[in-house]
Amino acid sequence: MAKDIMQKIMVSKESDFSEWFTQLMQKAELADIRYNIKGFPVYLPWAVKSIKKITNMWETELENTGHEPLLMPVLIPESNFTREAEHIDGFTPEVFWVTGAGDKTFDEKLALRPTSETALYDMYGKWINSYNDLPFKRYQTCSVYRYETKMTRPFLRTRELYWSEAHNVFATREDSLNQVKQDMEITHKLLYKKLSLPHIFFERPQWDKFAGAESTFAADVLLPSGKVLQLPSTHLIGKKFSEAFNVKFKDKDESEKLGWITCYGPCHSRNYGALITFHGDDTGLKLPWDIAPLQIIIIPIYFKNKFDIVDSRVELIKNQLEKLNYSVKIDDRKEFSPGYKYNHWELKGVPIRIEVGPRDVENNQIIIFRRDISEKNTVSMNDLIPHINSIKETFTQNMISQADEVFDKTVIDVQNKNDIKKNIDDGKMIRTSFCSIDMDGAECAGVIEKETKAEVRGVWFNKNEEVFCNCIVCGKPAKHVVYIAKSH
RNA sequence: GGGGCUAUAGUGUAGCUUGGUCCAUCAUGUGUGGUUUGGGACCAUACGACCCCGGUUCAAAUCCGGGUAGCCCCA
Repeated sequence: MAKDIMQKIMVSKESDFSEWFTQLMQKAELADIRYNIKGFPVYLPWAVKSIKKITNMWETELENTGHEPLLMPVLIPESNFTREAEHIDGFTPEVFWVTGAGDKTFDEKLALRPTSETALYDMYGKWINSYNDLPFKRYQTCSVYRYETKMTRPFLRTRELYWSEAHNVFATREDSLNQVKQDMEITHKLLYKKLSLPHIFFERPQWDKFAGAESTFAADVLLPSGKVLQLPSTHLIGKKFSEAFNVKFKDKDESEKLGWITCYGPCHSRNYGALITFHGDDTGLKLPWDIAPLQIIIIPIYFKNKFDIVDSRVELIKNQLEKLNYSVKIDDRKEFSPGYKYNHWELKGVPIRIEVGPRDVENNQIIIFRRDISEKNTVSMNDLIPHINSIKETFTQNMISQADEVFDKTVIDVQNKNDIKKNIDDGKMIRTSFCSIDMDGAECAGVIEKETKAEVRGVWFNKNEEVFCNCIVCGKPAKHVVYIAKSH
């Protein structure tokens, strides 16, 4: 039996999540945290390949829904940044500033963008003149920089974020609200159907919205740690920025009006982090079919003097699968034993492994292992293609079902304030009735936060859930059903 | 924002309490040669480290101060 192997994850995810995550980073070769600036990890090829796939999915969806790509400069003059008062209040504590070049100090310091509203909308003001220009939909994929003060962790909380941000202008509030809904549809289609991440789209309470927005809607995923992680968010920006940046258009009736703005920011590196955190296990990564850098790994089992028959068989299999556009690789390294390779590729989260040895060649069969349920089967060569096809069809759906099961178990209805802390400490997300998510509810939310360290995440958008008790904190009649959880 | 802990080859570690025995232990890794291969193979041999700056001392991996980075806890 295996002795302690350095390449293996040596703790269980359940008992020590933090250490598990750290070891996964290193052993699956996802990120190297040794770069010597706090909060700036190096992302390694295996992770980057998946992040690129994720990025492509989002870019494709954005372009299919009428967004055009552009690239904005990374620097924003301080004078742009300060034009919208709420925005600067919200972001200033975490802005990196460029104050000079060489030995020259700039007259006006430049912000390393923490998000691009104040760069884009300055240009939008110049570009948009007429209702004929609307809707105006643009996006860019780039890095943004935020000086996080909490503990940083690769993918999940870093000071550099790799994301796409879409910024749109509409003639009416209704149009902009429809855009927010479309952003949610895109999120569901990709986050749930492709990344296998169940989530809830919340309308955030007023005290927790994006700085300068009218309303914020954000997808929360409940991670196995019992804490939620905010994934893509979309904002009904309203007209404040239009006013600050002069984003006006002449309407049909010849009057000048302010544009209604929305923005949407899926963070690809963070989505990847949520994915590996949610689905990884003590063996390593588990990657959905469309995210895996490699879908099928073939391991030839060599025996003395029997290299040739095994080699020609695995080549044949590879060619057949590649014709069907599967991404396939043969691990024919001679210096490692089969067992080593099994563990290696399971750690990397490759969905399917095919094993072929001399015995299999003789019997015209292969061994197929699937990572989603860790099951190994012997399959006749004649059934190879149909068998692989059927795994492909069910693989991601299987991961979704596994995730749904976890998710359903973690949401619990609570009516009594005393039950909040116990359930939060137990890693649950709480569903309850609450007085208000406008500013007048902030006090009750503060009480919850103080007593349990959990936050009121918001109201399930568009679900119109019926309240089932008075406000759990103040006992006044409740206006909303809200969800409460600790956050990452 | 406040507090605590840690830093030794690519990785994980021993040594630190009580400075000298340390041109630094063990494993893994990497290179070379050979034997192997159905769930982390084996033999031989080579390579590779005391986080940075300063201080105390005859002498510092070890003690002290500062920096940087990582981890943990609390707000």
